[in-house]
Amino acid sequence: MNQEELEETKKLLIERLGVHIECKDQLAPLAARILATLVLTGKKGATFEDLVTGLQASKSTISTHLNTLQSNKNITYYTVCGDRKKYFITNPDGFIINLDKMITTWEKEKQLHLQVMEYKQKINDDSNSAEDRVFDLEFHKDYMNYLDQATSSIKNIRQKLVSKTNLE
Amino acid sequence: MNQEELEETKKLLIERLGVHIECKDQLAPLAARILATLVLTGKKGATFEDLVTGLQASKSTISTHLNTLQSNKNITYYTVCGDRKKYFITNPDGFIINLDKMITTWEKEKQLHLQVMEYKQKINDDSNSAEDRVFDLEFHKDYMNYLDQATSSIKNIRQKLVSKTNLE
DNA sequence: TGCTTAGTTCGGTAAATTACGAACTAAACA
DNA sequence: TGTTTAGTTCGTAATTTACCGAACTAAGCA
Repeated sequence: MNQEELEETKKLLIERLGVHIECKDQLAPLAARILATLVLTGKKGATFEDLVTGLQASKSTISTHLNTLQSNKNITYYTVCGDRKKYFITNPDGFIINLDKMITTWEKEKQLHLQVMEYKQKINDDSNSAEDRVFDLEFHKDYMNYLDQATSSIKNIRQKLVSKTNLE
Repeated sequence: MNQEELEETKKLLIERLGVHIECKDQLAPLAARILATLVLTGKKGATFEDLVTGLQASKSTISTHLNTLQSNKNITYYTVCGDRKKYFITNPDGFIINLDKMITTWEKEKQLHLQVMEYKQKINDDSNSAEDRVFDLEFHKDYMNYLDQATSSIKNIRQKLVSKTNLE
C-alpha cells in the first residue's frame, strides 16, 4: 500500500471517527474532526498548521475549537525546545474521564429518580385509596437497581485501569 | 401537602427531569418535557390535550414530537372503549431499549477502533523502523478491552432484567 | 348535514450553532 | 527595527433547530 492510499484511508477514517465522536460527545463537526485527526496521528501530535491544512478550515475555527477541546480536557499538547509550535495530542486520560462522566451522569440520574419516587409516594399517600389509579414505584426501583449495578461495574473497570496505569 | 404544592413539585420535577433527558437522549427541549411529563404521570397516561395545556405548547409541536417519540420507541399509548383520546405513556421496555443502544454504540465503537488499529499497523509496517516515531497500539487495545468489559457487564444486567420481566 | 373533537400538515420565523475572514497580538529572529 | 511565525479576537454570514399558527382532515354525533 503506497503513501497516497494511506492518506486516503486516513481521510476516510477521520470522517467516520469524526461522525461518531460528533454524536457521542456532542461536539461541533470540526471539533470532532480535530479529535479524530489527533487519534489517527498518535503521539507525534499535530500542529495548528497541520490541522488548518489537513481539515481545510480557517485558522479562527481551529483556534476556537482547540481552546474548547483543551478546556474540556479532550486534548493537550507538548512542545519541543527551539520550536515555537504546539504539538496537540489526545488527552491520555481521555477514557478515564469518559468513565467518570458516565458515573456522574448515572449518579445524577439516581438522585432524580429518588426525587420522583418521593413525589409519587406523596401522591399515593394523599389519594383516598382506589379513587384514582395509584403510582407503581416498581419501575423506579428497578431502574435505580440497574443504575447501581451499571455504576459499580464501570467503577470496577475504572479501578483496574487506574491501578494498571500507576504500575507503569 | 396540598394540591397546589404537589402541582408545583410536579412542574419543578418536569423541568429537572426534562433537562436531564434533553442532554442524555439528545432530544429537543419540548420532546424531553413530554417524556418527563409522562414519567411523572405514570400508568394513567396523559392525553394530547393534557400535554398542550400542561406544557403550554402548540398542538403542532406536541403532535410532531409525539410522533417522533413514538417512532423512537420512547413512548406508546393505550385507548379506552368509547373514548377517542389516546393516553400516552412511557414505553415500559424503555430502559431495555436504552441498554441495547449503549451496547450497539459500544460495538460500533469497537469496530472503529479495529479499523484505526489496522491503519496504524500498516503505517508501522511501512515505516523503515526508527525513521519516524511509530504508533503505539496499546491505547486502542486497552480501550477495546474496556469496551468489551463494559458491554458484557451491561449485557449481563440486561439478561437479568429480561428474565425477571418474563417471569411476571 | 353540519358541528365538535382530536389531531396532522405545511409554511414560516426566531434563536442558536457553526464556521469564516480581516484585523490584531506577542514572541522570536535577522 | 522590521519581518516572520504562530496564533487570537471579533463581527458576521450561513445553516440548522425548535417552535408556532393557520388551514386542513377524519371520525363521531346530533
